[in-house]
Amino acid sequence: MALSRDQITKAALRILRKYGFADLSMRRIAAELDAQPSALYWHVQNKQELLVMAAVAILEPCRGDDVLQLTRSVRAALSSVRDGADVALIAVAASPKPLPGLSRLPEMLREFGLPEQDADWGARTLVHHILAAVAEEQNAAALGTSVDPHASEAFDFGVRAILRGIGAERAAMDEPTLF
Amino acid sequence: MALSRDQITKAALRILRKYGFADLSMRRIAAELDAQPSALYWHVQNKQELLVMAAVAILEPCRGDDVLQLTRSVRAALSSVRDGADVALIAVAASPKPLPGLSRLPEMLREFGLPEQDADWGARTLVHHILAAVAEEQNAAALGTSVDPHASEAFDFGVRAILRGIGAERAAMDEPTLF
DNA sequence: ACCTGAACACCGTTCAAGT
DNA sequence: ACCTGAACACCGTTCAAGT
Repeated sequence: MALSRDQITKAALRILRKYGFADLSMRRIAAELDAQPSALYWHVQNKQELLVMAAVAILEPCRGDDVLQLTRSVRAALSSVRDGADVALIAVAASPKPLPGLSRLPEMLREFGLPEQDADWGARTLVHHILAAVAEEQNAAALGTSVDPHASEAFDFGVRAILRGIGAERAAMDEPTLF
Repeated sequence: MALSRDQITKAALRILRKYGFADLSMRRIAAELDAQPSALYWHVQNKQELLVMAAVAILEPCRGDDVLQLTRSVRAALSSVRDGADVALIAVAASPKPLPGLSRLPEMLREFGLPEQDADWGARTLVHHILAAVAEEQNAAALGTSVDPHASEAFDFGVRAILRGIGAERAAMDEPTLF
């Protein structure tokens, strides 16, 4: 089968799911597709771009009618792929344009009535929380460390705390749309 | 000069400061110390352990009489070393025991009167914010992306929001010790 | 247009052997 | 006790050459 950006992305996700981030090399992806490593470079500029493509694919299906739902959806999407948070962490750092799912957060906060800067900074704080929380969970799982049985509650606790804290105290209480 | 864990840590920090995380290899550190790469493995189990040692050295001097001061101190310490946040991110994931500086956060929140679980989760949210915020700044700097001129305010905004949000609304207002 | 083959300049880690 | 030398099994990326 002919190579394509889509094929390459899917092969990367297969390797990620089965073997994790440490095994996600250009050479491994090429082998998965029965091609030479150098062949990938016709379709993709470098490994960073490939990681962004993988992150976009992971975050694509994220939905949510309110902030808490959306953050949970992002958490679930990242958790569904081994080392998904590590990939997303690199992608947000490398990508000039915002990633799907995450990009909706500042919009939601603005629609909710927050001043623009509060909405932007608040969204960034939320993204930091999501990525770091999932990264911590996944790394603990990878190391065989005991997984926190209350991880979901701890996650929601953080999201709610940030929402309350960004000047949405009233909001968090009175406005059901936010939760 | 004879090798030691301390010499190795310092050599690692020198490379980090001058050339960044991408150049921080065992072979590079060995070269910096005029030794063979294999020599390092008598003093250190593997690269992960070395990264934890580097993170500990970076975070060692962190101080602060209240939460905001401490978080600022951690931010400054991480910012002072190129890619410091990336190293810390890996170290917190890899290290079984808490890192200096960061470990004081849950204590402070408890002393302040928060229930134990709120203090722990709140501290974790704060740590996530700090590490991800600095990582984002440093990666933007490395990519030549325009550095946010309000990075410090955005950082404080996040810390304050989290503090308010973890049930310390009254605290954040009434209790000067927290800020 | 799309891919192979070969090369360049690297990695982390192990382990026998030296001193 | 502490380190060298050599090896193993890898990396990302480039680029002439093939089809």
